[in-house]
Amino acid sequence: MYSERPLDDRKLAVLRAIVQDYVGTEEPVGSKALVERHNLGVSPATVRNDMAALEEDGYIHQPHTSAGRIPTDKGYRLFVDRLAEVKPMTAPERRAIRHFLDGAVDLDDTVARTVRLLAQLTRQVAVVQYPSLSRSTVRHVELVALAPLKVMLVLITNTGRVEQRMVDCPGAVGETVLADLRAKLNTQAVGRPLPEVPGLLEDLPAAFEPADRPTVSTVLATLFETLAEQNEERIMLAGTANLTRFGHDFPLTIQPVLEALEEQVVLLRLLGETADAGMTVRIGHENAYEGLNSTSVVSVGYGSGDQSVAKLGVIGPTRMDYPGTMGAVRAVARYVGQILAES
Amino acid sequence: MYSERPLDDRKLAVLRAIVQDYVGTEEPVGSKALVERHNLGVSPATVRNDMAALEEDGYIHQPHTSAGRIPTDKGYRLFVDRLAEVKPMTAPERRAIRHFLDGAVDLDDTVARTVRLLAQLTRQVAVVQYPSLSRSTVRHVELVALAPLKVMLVLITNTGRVEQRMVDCPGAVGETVLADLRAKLNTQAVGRPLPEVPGLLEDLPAAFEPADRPTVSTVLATLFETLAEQNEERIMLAGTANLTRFGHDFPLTIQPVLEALEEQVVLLRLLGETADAGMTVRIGHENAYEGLNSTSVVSVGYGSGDQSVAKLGVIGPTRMDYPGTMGAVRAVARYVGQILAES
DNA sequence: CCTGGCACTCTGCCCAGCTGAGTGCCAGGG
DNA sequence: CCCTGGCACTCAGCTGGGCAGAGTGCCAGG
Repeated sequence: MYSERPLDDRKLAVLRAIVQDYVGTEEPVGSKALVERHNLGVSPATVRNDMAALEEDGYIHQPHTSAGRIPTDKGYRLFVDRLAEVKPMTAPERRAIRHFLDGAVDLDDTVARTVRLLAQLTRQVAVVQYPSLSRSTVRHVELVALAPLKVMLVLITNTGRVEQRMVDCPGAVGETVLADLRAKLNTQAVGRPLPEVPGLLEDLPAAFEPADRPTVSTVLATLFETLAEQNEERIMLAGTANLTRFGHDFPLTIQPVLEALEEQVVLLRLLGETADAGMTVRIGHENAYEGLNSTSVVSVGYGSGDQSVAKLGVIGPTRMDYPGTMGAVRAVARYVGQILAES
Repeated sequence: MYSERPLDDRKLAVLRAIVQDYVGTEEPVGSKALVERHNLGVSPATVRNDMAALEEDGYIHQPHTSAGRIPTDKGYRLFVDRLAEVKPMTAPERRAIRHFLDGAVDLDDTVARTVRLLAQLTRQVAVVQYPSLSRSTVRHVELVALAPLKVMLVLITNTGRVEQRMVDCPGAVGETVLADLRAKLNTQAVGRPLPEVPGLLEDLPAAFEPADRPTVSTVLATLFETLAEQNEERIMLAGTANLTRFGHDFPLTIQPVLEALEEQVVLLRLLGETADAGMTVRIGHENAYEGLNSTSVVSVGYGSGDQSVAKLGVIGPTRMDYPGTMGAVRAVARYVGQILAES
């Protein structure tokens, strides 16, 4: 067993060719087919030697003795890191994306369109996380008296997200008190990032008559609760029908994936592992969740302006078109960001 | 070819036994196995004769000459209509349902819990429609000035649904005008069914100063739009992982189903075909949508109080446990209704 | 260091034969 | 008149052998 040696250029070219062919045909690729389809300038025998070396280093693997080679997770990793360029979308594609997303009427619609678009472009399962509350800022807080002891609290963020909660007040609330509270809340909180808000408002009850303080505190408590509810993180999914093109050993592969997709928690954790900047590609066993061990996840943050407020990505078989997928993911993320910034 | 004759009791019993066994084993059922498992009190030969008659009438069918029988859609139909009783949930099950749904914090959560519960109970794909706007009544309308020319309109329904829209006003809006409009809107619309609201409010602009009328009209227009947006009908889905237990000829069956599930429109139409009262069971080809031709849909309306505001149901293979599924669907619908009525 | 040649190893496929489940029909009996 | 036991028949699915083809590893020569 040799130790890891540096791979010369031709070996890398061979690996690249193997990945490309295998992704295209879904069948183990042999030395002869390789030299025919890619003009490597050498004979099959030479390629075979290179393949043997690649196999020894764990980049490719042979299902059975007399079969062609298949890239391993490690092979894909090398491919993604060093052999592939993100394939940019063409101008017409970009226009189409832009146009499609521009038609959205509200946040729900934007997210829905994004996820469907991504699924269509990549022909894989797409996942989009709603802009999270924690990175957003307050656009407006509204209080509405619905009944003598019931107040509705509405929180609107700069990303267009709206959260509402019912508050059961301990005592009657006058309209003037409510108006006062509303005004104070807004002057102090608007424009601030959500996590900072509790700190800014904690002394607020002191500004009210002692009789009104319990009510004010209750409202504030509910507001803080809403702000803190990270678990309110929501996710939208599309393209599950694309799972049917996963492979031949179908039911076995697909079952755990479907189960993973049902679990918002799993998906959130998955996206959570995305690096804050740049695109993240997790290949096969690099995924922490076991059910996704034969899939790859390409994800990226998106946001209004320069900082990312949420993540999106696609889930597909490890045998996927990485350059194309990465291109699509990047492009979509960019345009959603723009849309959010505008609205 | 005989014309349709009335089936005697034993033939019906045979059909029932065939359905039950086939649903359990997923394999064509033969005469011998039948008499062994159900004490029909006759010999296999007799059962064979009955089977031949049932086959001639199209209730069952033989995959190949030397195989057992499988119910046809028509057979399932007869089974559901005349041979099966809805199997009620047991008391502990009902308590569990109740308890699980009681934990919900808002409408989103209620729907999410409902759909997951239904998927778990039936081990099939569950679909729940959000309480539709058209059958709801107005609980509150709120107007919030966000910027000089920007007003946010919030509509809250009795089912807890909240819709919000941005309104770009043609001219500046004073806070007093806004308050006036808010008050008028609420006194006239609260408690009314959504579809009636436009009629009630159409003369409203006349009650304002001419200068403010364009603004009032714009706000009203947006409100009416929101009310009319039937297509804002939303649907939640769970249990897609259960598709893997669909059958052996797997990929073929599952692909069109997954596609159907992706299309909200298809699902909405599906639920739309549910009768207003009572449970609807659509078996195989009874489904208008072609992709669902080998599935059955069990659906029912649910609502707060006595009238139904939305539908829910499950989608599974025609070979499903109808009594159990129907029991679960009915029970869940009932409890969601209760929860909605209370909140 | 590359190449052509060669022997080898498998998988996948086809074909034939067998087994077993299940049927339809018929003649006899209650 | 209906049920029953018996019997011959059919056919899907499994098994095993044999064959073809793809692909490999290795080696000797350029």
